[in-house]
Amino acid sequence: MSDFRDSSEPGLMRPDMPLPPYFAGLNERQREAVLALDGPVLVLAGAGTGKTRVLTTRLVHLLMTGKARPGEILAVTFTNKAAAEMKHRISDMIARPVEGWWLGTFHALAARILRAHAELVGLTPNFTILDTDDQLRLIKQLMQAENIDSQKWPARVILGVIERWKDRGLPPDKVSRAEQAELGGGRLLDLYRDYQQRLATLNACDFGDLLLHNITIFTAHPDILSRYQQRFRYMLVDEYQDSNVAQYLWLRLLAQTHRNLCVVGDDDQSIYGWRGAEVENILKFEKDFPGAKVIRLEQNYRSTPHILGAASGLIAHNADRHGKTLWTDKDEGEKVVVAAAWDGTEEARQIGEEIESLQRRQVQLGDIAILVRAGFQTREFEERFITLGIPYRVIGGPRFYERQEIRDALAYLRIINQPDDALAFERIVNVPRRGIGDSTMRQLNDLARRLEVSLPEAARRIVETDELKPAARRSLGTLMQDFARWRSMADTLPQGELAQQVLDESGYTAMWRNDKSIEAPGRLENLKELVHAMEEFDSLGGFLEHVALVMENSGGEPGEMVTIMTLHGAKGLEFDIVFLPGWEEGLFPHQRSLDENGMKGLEEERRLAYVGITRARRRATISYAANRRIHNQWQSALPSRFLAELPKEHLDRRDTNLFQQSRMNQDADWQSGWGGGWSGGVSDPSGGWRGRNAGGQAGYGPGMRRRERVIDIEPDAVMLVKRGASHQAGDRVFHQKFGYGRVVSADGDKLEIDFDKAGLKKVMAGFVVRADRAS
DNA sequence: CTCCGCAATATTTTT
DNA sequence: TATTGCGGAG
Repeated sequence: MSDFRDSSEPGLMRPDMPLPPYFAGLNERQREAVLALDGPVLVLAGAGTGKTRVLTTRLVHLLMTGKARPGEILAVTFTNKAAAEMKHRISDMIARPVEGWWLGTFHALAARILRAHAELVGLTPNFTILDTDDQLRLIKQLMQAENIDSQKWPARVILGVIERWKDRGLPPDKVSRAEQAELGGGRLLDLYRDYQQRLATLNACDFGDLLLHNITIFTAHPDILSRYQQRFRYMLVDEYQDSNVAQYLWLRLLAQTHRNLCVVGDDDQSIYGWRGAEVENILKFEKDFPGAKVIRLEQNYRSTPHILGAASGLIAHNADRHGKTLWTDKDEGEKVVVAAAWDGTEEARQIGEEIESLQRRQVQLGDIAILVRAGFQTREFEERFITLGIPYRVIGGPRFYERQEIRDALAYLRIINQPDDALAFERIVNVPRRGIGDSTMRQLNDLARRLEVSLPEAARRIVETDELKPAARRSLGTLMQDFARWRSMADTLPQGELAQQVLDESGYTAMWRNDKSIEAPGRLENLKELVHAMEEFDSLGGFLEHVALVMENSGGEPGEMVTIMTLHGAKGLEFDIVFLPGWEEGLFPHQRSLDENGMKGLEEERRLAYVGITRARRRATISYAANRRIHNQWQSALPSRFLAELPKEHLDRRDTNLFQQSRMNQDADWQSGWGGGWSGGVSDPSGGWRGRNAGGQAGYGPGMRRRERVIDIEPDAVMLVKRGASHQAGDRVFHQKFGYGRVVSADGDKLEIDFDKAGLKKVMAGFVVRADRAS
């Protein structure tokens, strides 16, 4: 069997031979997915079905059977993390480093190809890859030049539209006039054209261009395309549901010759439509690649039947899907808990208490996650956890290389690497303050345009003249000399030392050292880390490419803390215990998603909910709050429609007291206000909770457009719920943690209960049910 | 050129 | 509530 390690001898695998050892532990479907090497293959891999294992085994199998050498396999992922993980697993399996592979993200692979043929699209091989800051700055400049109101059309929005075009593989001349609509006063297309023009003169491109330029080159130069087509005998794509049209076109071009394209993904987990991903890619794969073999991985190794049942029932409400039936041989487990709270603060309190109780039951904090829809939700949990002393970590926020100080430092390095990098120059020419402001820059820009040279080149020339005021001239002159000097050291000095010297001599380090804000020390720390990271690279160019495309968040070890993050961030992860707070209309599904994308938006939100539930191995707790403060405005909230879509046999509803109260308060007046949406009737506990918002405005319906949804709570609305607190002194109640007890006093939702076993406790009404209904 | 104060605005995020 | 961007004053 050890012979399978030898990839240099093709034909080792024969049909009659037993499967090599790396097949051990794979189920029937997984084996099938590994064995189907030739021709187009679509692997529909549901959540937790061992996708990565299949992927890596498949790659190893290709090698071991001698069907392809490492350099002949193209393996594409979406994130660097996924690429690293795959490399790691493969090298473990083949017991040697993963070298010479074409394994990486779409962008990294496309960049590699583009560097080899840059001149064909008017770039040089050392072109710069812009970050978002650069892009925005550029757009703003162009808008100013075109006199487009940047108040009415924020540069972010403009850039967004351009990026979506690029995601669809559309260069400016392929965008129809009609598509730009009124955007940017109807001049957006011109702006796009200008933008591309500017990028070319800057010898730069953005992320979208990496793919777009590839496609341009492939289309215009069949000989080059053919070379890559020949080379990549086998292609593999992970998370195919996240691919956009440009990526699809790129793949299709490359796969044309051998047609050995295997895509792996889950249409139910497509949650990035808003940044250009097309679920359609995975939905129409069989049409695009006739004869494609479709393999479904449906055995789930992660979650309990109740969790899977709840998730499956929910996602069944989506129309366009391949459809899968996830199953598991695990024991039933706990039902998915649904809880309610009066407001977001109480929700955080409840979850905090629950976590403390789990902690007492020896659950590791690292096995617990709170998955939120939007970033602002993390705050309430953080505050609560700080007071409770629960260790936590928030995943997300700005990444290392997106931090201001890192971008500044990189800008210095970029100019050294590429003397004409105008965007980098602009970024730091006056950072730290050098007395080079708007008027000086205007002069520089004028000169650059007149002489048709780059901005830095204009700077180099203007300091030789008397055009600038003496102060500015001296200051700029020194800077330009410094650049030249640093550049001359670049070849001899190790990267790290060079960076350190640049930062010190430019006054950048000093700038932060003199800054007395609380972030300053952290920023200096980050700069140190950057310098340190550079030491591993042998060329400045190599390092900059790494930063632009591959650099990972230097996230610390998980450790023993609760993880708080967005649902998007949680894709691909799993936890024993998952809390899913904020399941309220408007927040989840997010109103904006509904407003902007209607039914499609709703379905994507539903997939997001599906992703959330399926992250849980043992327990999932969904909760909602009746009121939430968003941007300092109180909004009354209705429970998310998704709650009503969860099959009740998989639920443990502990929000019934709220339901009850709404029933107590129902009357014809506010029932009439808002119909459709709920499947169940008001009196059906599984149908969800009906309520009304205080203004008496309509709720929602599938086709609802934006209406009044920010409604100030009025006193009677408060009363509506308070009055409804269904527990009063004397009630017999049951509590999941404390067991049976009798209510001593009730103050709204806060109950004091004398438990038979646990004694006197203060608990939230949302956590207890009437004892007579408990069993 | 820099600084200060007012005003608008606020999902999701990878490369 | 917190941040950020822009315009005016010094």
